[in-house]
Amino acid sequence: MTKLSALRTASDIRAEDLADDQVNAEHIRTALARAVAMRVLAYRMEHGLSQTALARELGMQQPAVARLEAGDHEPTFTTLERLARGMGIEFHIDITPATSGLRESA
Amino acid sequence: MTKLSALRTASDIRAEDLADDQVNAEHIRTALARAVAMRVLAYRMEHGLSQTALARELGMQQPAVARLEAGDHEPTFTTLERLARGMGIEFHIDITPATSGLRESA
DNA sequence: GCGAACGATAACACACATGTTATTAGCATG
DNA sequence: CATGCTAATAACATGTGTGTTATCGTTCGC
Repeated sequence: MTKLSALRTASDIRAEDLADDQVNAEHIRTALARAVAMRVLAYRMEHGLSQTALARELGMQQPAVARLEAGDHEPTFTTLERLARGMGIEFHIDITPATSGLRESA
Repeated sequence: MTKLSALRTASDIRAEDLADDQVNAEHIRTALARAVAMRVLAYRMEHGLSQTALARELGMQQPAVARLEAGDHEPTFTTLERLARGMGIEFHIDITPATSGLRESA
C-alpha cells in the first residue's frame, strides 16, 4: 500500500491543480508535468496497481512511471499519447488565436 | 511576397486541419506539428512578416521559423509557450479521464 | 530476523527537438 | 545583369526527455 500520506497528498494537490484542467499557456511548463503526475498517480491508486504493473501496461519500466509521477520532467507528446492509450485518459490540445475570441476556461 | 501559391496552399490546409482545433489524441503526433505550422504561417502572412522578422519577435533565428512552418517536427511545450507569447495565440491542454464524460470535438 | 515487494534514485546510452551558422535557389527591383 | 530580400536546407552542437539497468531504503508478511 505504501504510505497513505502520499495518496492523501495526491488527492490534495488534485483539488488544487487538477481541478482546472484547462491550464494557461503561462503555467503550462510547470503545470503539465504535475498534472500528468497526478493523473498517473490517481489512476494507479484507483486501480490498485503498482508502478511495475502500470509500467507493464504502458509498455515501459517502473523507473519511467516513477519519473512521470515525480513530475519533474516535461512529458513529450509521444509520452502523453502512450499514457492516453495505456490509461483511459484523453488529452486535447486546441490552438486558438487569441484574437478570434478566447474562451472562458473555468 | 514569395509565391502566392504557398499562401493559397496554406489557407487550403487551414480549412482542413485548422478547422477542428480540438485534435484527437490519436492524431496528435501527426496533427500538432502541422497545426502549429499553419498557425505560424497564417500569423506571419496576416501580419505581413518575413520569417526573419517573426523570428526576431519570437527570439529565434529564421531557420527555426522555417522548421516550424515545415511541420516535420514535434514542437516542444517550451516552443509552444514561446509561440503563444510571441504571437497572440493561446493553446490549452486539458487532460480528462475518459470515464468522466468525453466531449464531442466536432 | 528474513525475504519479497514496492518506490525512489543514480548512471548511462539514445532519440529527438532545438540553437546556430552557412549556404543555396527563387524572385523582385535597381 | 547585379543586388537584395526571401525561404529552404544542410550540418553541427547542445539540451532534454526517455529507455534501461542496477541499486538502496522502507515496509509488509512469513
